[in-house]
Amino acid sequence: MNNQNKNQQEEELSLKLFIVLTRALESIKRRVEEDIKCLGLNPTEFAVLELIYNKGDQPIQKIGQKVLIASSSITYVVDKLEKKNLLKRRPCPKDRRITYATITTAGTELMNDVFPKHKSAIQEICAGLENNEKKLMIQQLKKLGYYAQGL
Amino acid sequence: MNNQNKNQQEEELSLKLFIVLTRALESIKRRVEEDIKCLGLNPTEFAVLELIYNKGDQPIQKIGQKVLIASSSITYVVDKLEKKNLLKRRPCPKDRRITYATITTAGTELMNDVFPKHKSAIQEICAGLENNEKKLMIQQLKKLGYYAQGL
DNA sequence: TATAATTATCTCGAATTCGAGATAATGAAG
DNA sequence: CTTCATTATCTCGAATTCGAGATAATTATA
Repeated sequence: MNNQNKNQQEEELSLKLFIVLTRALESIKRRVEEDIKCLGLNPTEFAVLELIYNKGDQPIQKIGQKVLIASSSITYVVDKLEKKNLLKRRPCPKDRRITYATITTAGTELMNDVFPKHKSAIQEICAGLENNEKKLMIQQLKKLGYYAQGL
Repeated sequence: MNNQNKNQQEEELSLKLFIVLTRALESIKRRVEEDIKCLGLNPTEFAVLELIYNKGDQPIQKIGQKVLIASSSITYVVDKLEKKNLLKRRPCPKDRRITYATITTAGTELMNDVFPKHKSAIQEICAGLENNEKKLMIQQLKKLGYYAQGL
């Protein structure tokens, strides 16, 4: 096989990887979404609430960094969660530019009930692989992701 | 280690897999999007055009199945590509419910120019892994994805 | 101190996607 | 042939996300 053909095959392989990656995550996401939907939350709202539940109060700006959405979107999501009484805004006394998002009692109670179930749902959704296969995939995905990120 | 702790660890592993998978694909998608943006196309438009370019004319309904978007979204995307003169609608003579999306000369010329570059861009983006690592990951992702899909 | 640059949040309009339902054509069953 | 179910496309309104830019507070610099 000459170099050109070899290169073409490699390109096909990468393209296939990209497609399979996209499809696999789509399937998983769909299941996770189903798991969350009954709470009246979408994945973004859940992610924000989970962040505050697990990591404590967060400046609104930090939320966007960790959940990877734009600042204008964060405002929107926090608004929604605030309307649902699951979190509230609390101004920072030391820096008046900053607003913290703080989980409410209702939010904590909801997550106490729901988060364990959520984890076990993801466990079931990902049961197509053995534990050691998952560990390897995590490692490889990190390699792949960090490389792409660093470009 | 007792059974409960073991189970907790497994759940953490699945959760981590889900997060790493999401992040890796985000990084890759961002790069791919950059590659396409200069054409004035978003990823969905590109996917639809690519489908018709590589697989020939498609009933509009089939496009939605393959690119995984809702029928109402397909109408919107095809409208946009038609306005850009990259494809056009052609009624099916045998079944008057069906409309084919057909690539135009301009669309073909664009893809002739761009598609090879696109593949090589993805090759570069995915260069964090060796070929045999990619092959393994494809295989494992399929296992994971099919399982989740079948739930 | 005054000025400039940076940071955090928000507003607004646009783009994209979806779901529900409308319309029209086809196929199946009696 | 009529009626009913199915299929393909489209319309419409709502939800979500983004980017550009506004506002206000803070920090750095001359």
